[in-house]
Amino acid sequence: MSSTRRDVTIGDVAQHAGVSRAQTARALGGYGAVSEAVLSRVLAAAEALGYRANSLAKSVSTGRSLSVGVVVGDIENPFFGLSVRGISDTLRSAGFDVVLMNTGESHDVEVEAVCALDGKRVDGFIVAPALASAYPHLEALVDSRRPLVLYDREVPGLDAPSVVVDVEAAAEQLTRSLLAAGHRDIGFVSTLNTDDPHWRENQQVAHTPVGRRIAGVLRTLCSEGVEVDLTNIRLGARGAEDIRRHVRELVTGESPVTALLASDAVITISALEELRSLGLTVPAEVSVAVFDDPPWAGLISPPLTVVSQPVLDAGVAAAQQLLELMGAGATVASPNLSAHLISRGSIGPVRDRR
Amino acid sequence: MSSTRRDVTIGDVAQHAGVSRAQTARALGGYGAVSEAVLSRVLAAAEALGYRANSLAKSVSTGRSLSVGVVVGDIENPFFGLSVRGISDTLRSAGFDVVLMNTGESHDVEVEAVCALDGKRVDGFIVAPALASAYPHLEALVDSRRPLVLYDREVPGLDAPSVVVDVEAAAEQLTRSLLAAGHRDIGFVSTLNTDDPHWRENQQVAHTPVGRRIAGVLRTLCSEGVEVDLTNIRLGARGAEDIRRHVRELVTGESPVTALLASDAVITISALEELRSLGLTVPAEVSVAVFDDPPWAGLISPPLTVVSQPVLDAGVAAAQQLLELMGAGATVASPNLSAHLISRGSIGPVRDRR
DNA sequence: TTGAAAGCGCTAACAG
DNA sequence: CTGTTAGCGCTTTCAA
Repeated sequence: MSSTRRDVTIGDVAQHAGVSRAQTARALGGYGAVSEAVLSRVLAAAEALGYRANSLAKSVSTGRSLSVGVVVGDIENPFFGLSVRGISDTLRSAGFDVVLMNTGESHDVEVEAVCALDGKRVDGFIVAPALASAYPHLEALVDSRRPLVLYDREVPGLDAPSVVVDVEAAAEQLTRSLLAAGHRDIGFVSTLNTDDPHWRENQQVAHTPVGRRIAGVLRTLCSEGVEVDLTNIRLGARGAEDIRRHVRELVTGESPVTALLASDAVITISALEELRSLGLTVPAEVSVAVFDDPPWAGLISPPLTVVSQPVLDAGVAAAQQLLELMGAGATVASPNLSAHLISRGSIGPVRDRR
Repeated sequence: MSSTRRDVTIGDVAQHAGVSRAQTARALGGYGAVSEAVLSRVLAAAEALGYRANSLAKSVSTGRSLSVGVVVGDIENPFFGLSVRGISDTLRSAGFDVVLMNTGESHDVEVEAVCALDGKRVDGFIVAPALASAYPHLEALVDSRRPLVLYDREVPGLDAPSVVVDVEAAAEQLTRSLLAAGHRDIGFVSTLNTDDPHWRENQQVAHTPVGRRIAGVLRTLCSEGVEVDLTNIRLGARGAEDIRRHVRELVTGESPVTALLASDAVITISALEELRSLGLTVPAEVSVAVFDDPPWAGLISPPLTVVSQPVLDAGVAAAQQLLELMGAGATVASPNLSAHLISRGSIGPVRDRR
């Protein structure tokens, strides 16, 4: 219908309503003092012309965008899916939009993403960093006083709050139940990104969620005097095929493990597939446990013993932390986010299978 | 360090470099013609002052934001998680950012989301609408010539391309295998939102993905002369408890169904839980099939027979369609997105269980 | 309550 | 290659 390409602007509405631009802006924006008469005239004019507010221009002018940037590693992982829902719902009801960026766990993409969000002048950031040791892009945010909350990972040396689930107690409990079942050779598989150039220079596993899971296990083993074979800890698995290879090596090597710990639900799937194709039954021949509680964990046979994390709560907590940092939410006591063990049926007594 | 709150602007950099603002903008923006000397001076100045480009201002000026809005119903559903990855990766490599909004399948939130994105002047939209019959917000986009691609749902009467997986052939195949196993009483459970006020006024099930799934099944049953009890088709299940209730009613009613079709993976979980707590075994007492192939489908026992959809490809296709609409990508033939049946083990012969 | 005018940070003619 | 001068659409003093 309309032949011109240009947007309908506040000026157009003002003209149509026979009021000044300033007054029109006040009416449309719901601020300042506007008389009933003018208000209705402006609203009618806006409606008639099909006016659509331009929040970019508004942000340029006010310096606030009312949106926050969220950077996650892997949006197809249900862990992040659920986290994002918690974050997103919480921020939306506080009046903020969420700009989500997915990095595929690539550090370079993450740097780009943070930069793009910064360019968009988001009012705050929630980032789940791929690497704990390479953070100049995050430091830049902190230095320029942009609100930043770290999610699911800590970055030592960076002055920003981080929301992580406390998993050590549950990990200890899990380990004790493995020990009680007679397990001494325990394998661990994760997809922690160790290929990245930064990793080689500065190995900081301790502050990753994976690291905390391992720590909980190792500490318990150690305190019980069980010697740990470090080759049974596989950190850098890349993709389904690689996970399966690691699992195969762990359960069929010289001194095979009798129990397998998977770092998350995605890994578990490949691991169970590999065990099945090797003809090994769970838990008769190999015990299995996971550091996540996917909804299907109880449906497989045997039902999976898991360390369950309050994922949605963690997302909500991160959003609340950020709101507080942005001065847009009540001060919230950081909630007690701790995981707990759910024993189902995938851990059984050790049985020699040779 | 810096005492002022104001951002470093192109003007500041220009002054520091001793060049005009226009020239500085060209150097920083990588457009126009700039001499080596000026370029390096400007870059150095920008670095020294900690200049960070403001893409909002740029967008206001140019009228393009280089970002697209994506609206999905339920980001924690792995179906959308995977879709979003396909969309996101494809758009990113074409130079566009993705602004993701999650609606929780609420129509009102969807309207708000589209509006917010429109305010941000995104260059295009990918929307998975909650309702097919209430679309003034989408029509407004089309009318003002904003590129829009519908995802996973069609909206009859709306002039916008939509990317949907063709599921009918696979549904027919599935139905035939049920018939071959002797099933005549088949139940169907979905979470299609029928509570929405708009739904009651104008029931448009045919163009939802759920509708197409049912259609494929019903058509086949019909052509084989099997009579269909419409009370066995449960559309509006809300939440896990409600799904379980529907399942219970279907399998324990007067004339119980012998086969259960779940509309997606999330529903399947609740359905299987309910069957288990009823003590019914699959497929001996009830056969089960799903219109999705979650990664754990092969791990449960019995392994699930599914209609598998090319989810990632669908996401990629939607992004490509949008790029084409925005004039930012090669013309792409709309790919053949069709689902296929994977027979595992959850369909068995009918056996009277009374 | 209203309006004029100056700004927000950046781009885009148009001369030189 | 470079600078000047207008914009982009909206907000925000400051007087009236």
